Amino acid sequence: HARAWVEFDKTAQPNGATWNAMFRGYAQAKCHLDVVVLFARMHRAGASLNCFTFPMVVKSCATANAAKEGRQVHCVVAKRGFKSNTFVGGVFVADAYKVFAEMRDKNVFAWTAVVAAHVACHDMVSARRLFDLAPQCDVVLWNVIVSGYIELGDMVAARELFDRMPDCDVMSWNTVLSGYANNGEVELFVKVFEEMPARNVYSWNGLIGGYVRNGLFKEALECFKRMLVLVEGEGKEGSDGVVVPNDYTVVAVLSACSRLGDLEIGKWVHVYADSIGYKGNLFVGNALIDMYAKCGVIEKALDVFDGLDPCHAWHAADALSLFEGMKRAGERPDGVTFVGILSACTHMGLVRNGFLHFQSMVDDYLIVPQIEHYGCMVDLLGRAGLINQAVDIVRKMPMEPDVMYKNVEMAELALQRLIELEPNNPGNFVMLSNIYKDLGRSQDVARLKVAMRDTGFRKVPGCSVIGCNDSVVEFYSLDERHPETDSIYRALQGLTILLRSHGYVPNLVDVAHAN
DNA sequence: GGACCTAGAC
Repeated sequence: HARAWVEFDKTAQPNGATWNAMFRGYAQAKCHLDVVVLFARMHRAGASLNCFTFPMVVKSCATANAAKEGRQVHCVVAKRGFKSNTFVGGVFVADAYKVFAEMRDKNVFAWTAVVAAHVACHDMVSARRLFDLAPQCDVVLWNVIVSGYIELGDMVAARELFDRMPDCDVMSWNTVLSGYANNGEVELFVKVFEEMPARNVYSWNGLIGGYVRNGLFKEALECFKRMLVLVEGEGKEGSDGVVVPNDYTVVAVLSACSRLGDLEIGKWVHVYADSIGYKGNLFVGNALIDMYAKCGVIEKALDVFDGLDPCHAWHAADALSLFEGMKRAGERPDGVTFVGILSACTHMGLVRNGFLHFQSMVDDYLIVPQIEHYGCMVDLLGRAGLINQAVDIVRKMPMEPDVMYKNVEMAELALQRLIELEPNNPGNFVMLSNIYKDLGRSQDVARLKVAMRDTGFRKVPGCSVIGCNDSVVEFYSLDERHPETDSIYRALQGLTILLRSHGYVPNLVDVAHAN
């Protein structure tokens, strides 16, 4: 072990595999407490954790009876998004099951928790076995097992159990409703909605979202109107069971608008969303940006974008005023301080300020800029659209060119993390694949292609939508599917020539700003 | 007095 530590310490930047090898060594030697200690060190060092790390560490926590540490590891797992990973989750289920098995009085809560744990790692066989064994069973436990089958797409088993429920609540109905919606059973989810004895906002959102998911955008809008009529009628009738749309509803409706290219209703929904308090809501904002952008109204899309998430800028402003206070107090900033200051400038787009601070760092504080300072400056210029200046900085950097490969490694690491967090988002695969392609790593490109195919999801390419003669036309980049492609491109070319002749130059810097 | 269960945009 001493040898291992010596070798380990020589490794300047141990990667995930190196750490995992250390864990394996200690675990095989039954030094479980060392694993726990090493994990703490690894975590403090900010090392790259991966899904292979946690099963070993958790097992060691369990074997070493380190409950407190086990809980901390659990927190890290949850924070890093490894909770739903089959292997990591499996360890926790085994753990939870151990706790569960040792409990003297198992009540319905414990039974539900342990069934839910098996459902969470898609082990429906064990979940069902436990469910059948449970001495008491309330509506919540029923809902858990039903939603388990739904997540696996087994609507037959789900429906069979649902029909056997002694009493079911709104959540049970909603679960089945969205189950049919997600599995493409249009007639059935509509039928469930009509049959339900009571409805809440989840039910309505399930119906509207179900229509959108299955491409029935007009129906989604009709349903939204129906919902609004009920809300309006509430004042006069005072009827109960009336539900008010929420942000989820708005997002689904906007999504329908953008797919239909229906700018008019989209604008109306924008005003409505603002009026019920969703101005600045991130989900609603993104749906609005998407809708305006797909309908070709870039200015409005940018307006919405500018109204979103000002908190970065606020924190950045705080950072800069703190820095002034620090200087007034006679405290001496170091290289790390300036990393914070420069990235604050980046967040606020303060190019000039960033340069002044960079100069001041060198001239007033005699700090030699490190790679991270140059990185900040490149980021600052890049985000401001000043690509040439950014490249210039890179050229003049006194570092070895091989340092630049680190950025590719960073991007690779970040994307691998994103894929772990959002395995179903094909965009992450595409981005990583493009990086590999640029580097000529064709084997990795092929490997990703297979991995992406295995997820069953496909990247949806960006497109524009135009409502035309009561129908909708979608356009993709270089799209040639339309029967009148030739005349469309001729018209486009004519327009381009006309624009250029009037001195129009495409303003790509503004687009860069929007990112 | 409390615990176990319903969804999303890019």
